Amino acid sequence: MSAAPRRSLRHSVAKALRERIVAHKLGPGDRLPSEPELALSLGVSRSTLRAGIALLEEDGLVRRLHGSGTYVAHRPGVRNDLSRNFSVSAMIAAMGVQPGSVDERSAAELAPPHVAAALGVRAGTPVSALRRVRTADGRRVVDSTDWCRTDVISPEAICELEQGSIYAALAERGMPVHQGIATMTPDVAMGEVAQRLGVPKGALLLTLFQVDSTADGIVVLVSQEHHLADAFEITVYRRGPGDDPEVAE
Amino acid sequence: MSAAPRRSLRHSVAKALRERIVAHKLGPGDRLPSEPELALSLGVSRSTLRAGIALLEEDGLVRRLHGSGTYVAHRPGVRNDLSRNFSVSAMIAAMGVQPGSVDERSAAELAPPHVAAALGVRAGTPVSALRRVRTADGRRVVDSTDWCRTDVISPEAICELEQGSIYAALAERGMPVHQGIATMTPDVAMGEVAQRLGVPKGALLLTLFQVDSTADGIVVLVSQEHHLADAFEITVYRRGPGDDPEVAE
DNA sequence: ACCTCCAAGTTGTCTGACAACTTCGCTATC
DNA sequence: GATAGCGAAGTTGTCAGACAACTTGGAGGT
Repeated sequence: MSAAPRRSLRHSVAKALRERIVAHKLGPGDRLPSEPELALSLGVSRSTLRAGIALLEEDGLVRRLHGSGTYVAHRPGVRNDLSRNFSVSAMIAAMGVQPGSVDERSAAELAPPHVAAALGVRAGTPVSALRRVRTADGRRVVDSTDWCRTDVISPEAICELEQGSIYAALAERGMPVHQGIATMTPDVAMGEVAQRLGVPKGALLLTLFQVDSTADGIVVLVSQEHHLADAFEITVYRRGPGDDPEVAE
Repeated sequence: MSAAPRRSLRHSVAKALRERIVAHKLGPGDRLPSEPELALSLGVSRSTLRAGIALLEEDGLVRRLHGSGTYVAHRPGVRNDLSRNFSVSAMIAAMGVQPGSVDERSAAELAPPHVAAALGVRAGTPVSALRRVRTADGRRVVDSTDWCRTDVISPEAICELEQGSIYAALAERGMPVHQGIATMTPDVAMGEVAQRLGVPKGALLLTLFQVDSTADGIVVLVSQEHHLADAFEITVYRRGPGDDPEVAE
């Protein structure tokens, strides 16, 4: 518990518990020490500890049984959870291969209608755009384009982070991405996309259109990613039903 | 708060708060009453109320600011969140159209290899299968197949719920689905699938392969769904990065 | 007009206690 | 000897009150 409680104590507690579960090699079904014990051991009150455990429970990592104990949940090994992994690099890295990017092109361009609508600017407004082909161990797997308002990241700035993370750049500017909505549609490679990915026209793609916003609801990033169908699996961890009586139905 | 607290008090609190936010027409950015007020109003202690609010916060519905208040979060209208909506019917209903199903076929059939592996049985073992075409306002949009171990739901039983929900049937048998892993791949309609959906061969599909399990990690249901590409959007609500310091990176 | 400081209000955490529930061993009974 | 019932110990769930940490807005001085 030496780490600075950047966010809040209960988040530090949750993090510490995660590490402890790994360190103690606690597997699915194993019981955690009792709450008073854990609280004493972590140096926090029982209420704070419970708040921390609540985070893990909501995450699906542990299960609490009234009168019995808190147990590590049986969770399937999700390598690539779309609702957690945000960046393409992270998804590629999660598969154990080397992420990279080639054919970067950055510029100030006029926003297409659907991008302008998402960003909250008028169609045709200049925006900063970064297009690049992401690679996994050198193989071209994703053609991605990111759009951003020029007053958030200037076209010049977006040039310099061609290899870097846009999310990191946004966080540095005090506008960290808090949430995003991804829409998935099946697609086939046409013209330029096929050429950039180095696949024949008509190759199957999974296209992700994503709108990212800050905690204040300000849309700061819009991106479109064309994923090669056989490049890697995209999975989603779904909770419930039955978990929440109100949506069980 | 007259509803029976089936699960636990804090879940009832969370539910009551959700309804209250809707009833009072609280929009993004609006501040909720203070915790002591809410606790008094709901007839629970402040600690329980806080546990309930924690659920909503984890859900992304509200934001708590230390020293300031609790505010309704700026959340984009997610009509179809894949990580929340489980059943196809719920997804269709969420779009405001009438869900239905036709061409039901149920039988005991030999499990295909990948299904057998997921269910934890030997390849070729008989399993209960239910195949049906889901409709939205009468239009065929999804061709789904569900597989289940015969000792969980017998082939005879699966016949009788052709129009019903398999999730409800599992819950009735004391094996509620707690979580699932969905894998998405782009696809094209071939042979039988195209015929059942009433589309030409080669039509674009989004195929979901899903493995559902109980809280104990027992796999109870495997399903494959072929979604018509233009039928409805499949979206995922993604949280973070930056939300959780440990995975921010 | 601007800055400083303070007081009120809000969320975060702590402490202690009791209620509700599960588990397991003991005991009485058949 | 086997079994059903009981009860004590342990665990999580909830309650109550208090104080700490923080934000906000206004009063007061410059």
